[in-house]
Amino acid sequence: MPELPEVETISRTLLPHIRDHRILSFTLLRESALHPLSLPLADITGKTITNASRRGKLLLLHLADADTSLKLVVHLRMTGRLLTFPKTESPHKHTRCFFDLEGPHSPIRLFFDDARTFGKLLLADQSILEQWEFWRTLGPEPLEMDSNALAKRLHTSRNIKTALMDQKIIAGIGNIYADEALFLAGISPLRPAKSLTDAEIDNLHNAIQSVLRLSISQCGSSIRDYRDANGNAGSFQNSFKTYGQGGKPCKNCGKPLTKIRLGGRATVYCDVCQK
DNA sequence: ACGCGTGCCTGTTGGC
DNA sequence: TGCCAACAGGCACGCG
Repeated sequence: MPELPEVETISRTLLPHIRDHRILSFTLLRESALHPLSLPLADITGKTITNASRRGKLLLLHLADADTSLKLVVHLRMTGRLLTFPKTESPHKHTRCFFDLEGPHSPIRLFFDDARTFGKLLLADQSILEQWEFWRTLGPEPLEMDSNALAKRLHTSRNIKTALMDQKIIAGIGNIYADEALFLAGISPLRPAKSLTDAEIDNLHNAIQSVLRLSISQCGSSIRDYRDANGNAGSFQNSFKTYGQGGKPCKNCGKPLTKIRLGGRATVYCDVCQK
C-alpha cells in the first residue's frame, strides 16, 4: 500500500524510463480510473514528460508542450502500480490504463495497473488542481516541516494515530508509518493528539522523519502489491517493529504486541513501551 | 465545525 | 479439501 516512501521510490525509479518521452496515445480500459475533475485524457497526447515528483502519496508526472503545462496526478491508493514495458506488452488482468511513449531509445508502454480499482488518474492544469479539495487542503510534507509546525497542527481531540493518518494534518503517512513512528516515539496510538507535550511532539517529529527516511533508503515496504517502477520489491517490511506484528513479542521489551482497531484500521502497539 | 462510522473494491487468508 | 467470512485500508460521504 503505497505511502510516502513507496511513492517516492516509484517516482525515482520511473523517471529515468520516461523522462523526455512524448505521449503518442493512451488506452483507458476502465473509465472509473479517471478522476471526475480530470481533463479529457485525449489532451495528454503529444505532451512530453519532463519530470516526475511526489506530493504526499500523490505521484506527479509533469507534462509540457509548446503552449501548455499539465500534470498527470496519480493516486495509487491501495493496489495501484505504475510500470514500464516495451511497447509490445499486452494489457494485464488489472490494467486500467496504458500510455504509449516515444523517446530517444525504444518505444515503451507505461501501465497503470490497479487490482482493487481505488486508484485514480487526474490530468490537470493549475486551475483544476486549485479546484480539487483534496489537493487544496493537503497538509505539509513531513520531511519538510519542523516540530513546531507539527505541534500547531495536532490541536485535535482525536487520537494521535488517526490524526497522523489525516492527510489534511500531514501528508503521506498511512497505516504502516503511523504505527511505526508511534512505536519509535514511545507514544500510545490512543492518546488524544492534543494531550501530547512539546517534548513528545518533538520525539514524534523525529520518529516520523527517521522512519520515512529509513524506508525510502530501503525502497519502501512491500507487503504484497507494492512494487517500484521496475517491478522490484522494497525491503522496509523486514524492519517493521509493530505493523502487522500483533501478538508477536515487542522488540524492545518482549511483551506481546497489542492489536486493536482505531478509526476502523488495524493498529498494533506495545502497551508497555508506548505511553 | 468536528469526530466518527460506513461503503467502496477484489484478491488473499484462515477457520471450520 | 473446499467453502466462505473476514480482512486489507485511503478516502468520500453522511450522520449526530
